[in-house]
Amino acid sequence: MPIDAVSRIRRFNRAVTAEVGALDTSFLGRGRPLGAARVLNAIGHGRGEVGALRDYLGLDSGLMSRLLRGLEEEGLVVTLPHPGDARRRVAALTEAGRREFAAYEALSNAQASSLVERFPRAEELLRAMDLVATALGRERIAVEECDPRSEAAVHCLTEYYAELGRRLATGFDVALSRDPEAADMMRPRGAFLVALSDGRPIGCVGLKGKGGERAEIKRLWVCPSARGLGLARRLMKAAEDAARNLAITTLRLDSNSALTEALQLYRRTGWVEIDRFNDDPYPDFFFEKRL
Amino acid sequence: MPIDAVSRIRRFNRAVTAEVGALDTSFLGRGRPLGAARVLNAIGHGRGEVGALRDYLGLDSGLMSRLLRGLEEEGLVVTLPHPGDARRRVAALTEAGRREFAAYEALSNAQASSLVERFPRAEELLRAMDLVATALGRERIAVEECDPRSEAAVHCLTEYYAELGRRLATGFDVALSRDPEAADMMRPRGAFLVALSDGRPIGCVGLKGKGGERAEIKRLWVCPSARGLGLARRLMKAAEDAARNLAITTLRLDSNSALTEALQLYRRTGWVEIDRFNDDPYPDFFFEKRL
DNA sequence: CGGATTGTCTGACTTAGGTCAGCGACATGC
DNA sequence: GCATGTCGCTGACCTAAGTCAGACAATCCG
Repeated sequence: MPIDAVSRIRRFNRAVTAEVGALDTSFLGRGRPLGAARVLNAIGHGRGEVGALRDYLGLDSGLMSRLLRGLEEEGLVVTLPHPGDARRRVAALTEAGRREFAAYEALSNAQASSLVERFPRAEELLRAMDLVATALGRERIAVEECDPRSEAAVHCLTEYYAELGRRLATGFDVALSRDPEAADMMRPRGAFLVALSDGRPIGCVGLKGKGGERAEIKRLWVCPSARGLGLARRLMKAAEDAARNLAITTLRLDSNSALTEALQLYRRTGWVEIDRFNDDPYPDFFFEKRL
Repeated sequence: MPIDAVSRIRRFNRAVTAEVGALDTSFLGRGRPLGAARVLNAIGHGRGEVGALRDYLGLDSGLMSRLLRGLEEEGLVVTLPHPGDARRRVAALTEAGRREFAAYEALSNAQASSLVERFPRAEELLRAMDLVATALGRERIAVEECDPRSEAAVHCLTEYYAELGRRLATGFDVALSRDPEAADMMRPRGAFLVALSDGRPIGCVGLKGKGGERAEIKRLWVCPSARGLGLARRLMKAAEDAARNLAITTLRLDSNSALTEALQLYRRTGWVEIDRFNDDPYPDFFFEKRL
């Protein structure tokens, strides 16, 4: 490791520590200790169960309990017994709690906005931040099954189509491609998987089934800032696992010779080239894999 | 501000908070509270005077004193009276303190290395981190008045002349240009301003006066890595403020048509083109601004 | 010289954050 | 139905961090 790289990273650390510190102190601006503010925000972001809260925030159960009690006394939170297990408790925001949460969200958003607004090369900066966040959050990328019509999935698909348009010599027209029914990419026929880094969708893949033993892999996409991290491979593996889980034995996919990284990945992970199996105008490579 | 940009920044914040947290706890790995570790590191980085330490770390004088006492008891630090002013004290590392400081440095470096090593696209990541650090550190760029013969000023001027040499079709020969006397760019006749990022000079501008109501702007330069951040504009504004402060009412400057960004800046900030007012061989554009 | 100011230190106090043992209510497996 | 484990809560306790008033010595300025 060249010493120069170390000094660059340490400069980054210093810059970022100052910025994060500023965010923390802005949270303190609402007259509540940071711990309580973090709990309030976690609940606002949908983490209701006390156990889940503890894990997420890395707090001791006693401390967690006290913080919740404090928020309850402020009238921001109520805790109710868990419907299925009366030992557990679930915290929820009251009306006042929702207002307070919204105020914190507004603070966060304003801080984020001001950062970009006061920097002239905003898009460049955002791309750099994406890359750094992905690199730092690499161990925390989650692959999850979701509805292909969900917001996260639609985001990925939009990016995917846009990229095809740029990369295929012929351009790409969504209307001309066989757009699978959402139901074909959901249980029980198939599945749709997104990769989430801290909740932000950064990749996807679809498993399109018809109910039989054969299914197709569709819409494999990884966002540019997350490439080179083995995420495509991980998504493909997750899709294969989902296929096995659905008792599917043969997978197929079509692709285009312009997508060289994808073709390389398929060849390296046990896919074999086969004859054309559809008359879609865009693909010119066809693969199969037996599970 | 599109909501998407906000979510990207907030994702970055979360990723970086986790990483910074990991850095903090690694500092705790040496059995010393974070505050004491920070003081030790600041001293190791050459900040000896107690007052300077307090400012840098943002600590109360009582707390600072106690932390120093603790480090003294551990045998890592000695504090001596300041040679010129016996009220002040200067802290220095003992041999054991230097060893401990080296251990902290090694931890920081290892953490930085591991980040890059576990990410396949290292150079790209480093560039992204540089950009983010520059963007975040923008507010911490200080514009200060200094002697035009000081080290920082000379560094900037050397870079400035080198760049003129590259950009002017005719080349540039320092000897042929009217090199103003240092005294013309110092109080009470004028001023010389440098921009410092983390103590490193990254830009400059000179205000050259003769004692009357008219002065000239000279030597506006911004280092390439800091361009696009509005630093030139900020330097010019600081120079104008200094001029007003010196009761100067009319500013002039000469420039060259090869320096397009500079010409654009002048036109946008209230400068008007005037006739040639000197016979210097390099400039071919002349501007004036009334304050 | 004498009063004001500066720089540091000390003691008393507060708050935030965190740990730990044990309790009571509930759940689970045999 | 009982032993065992799980979940959250409580009280007692601890450390780190920070605040504040005042003490004390050195310095500065008129």
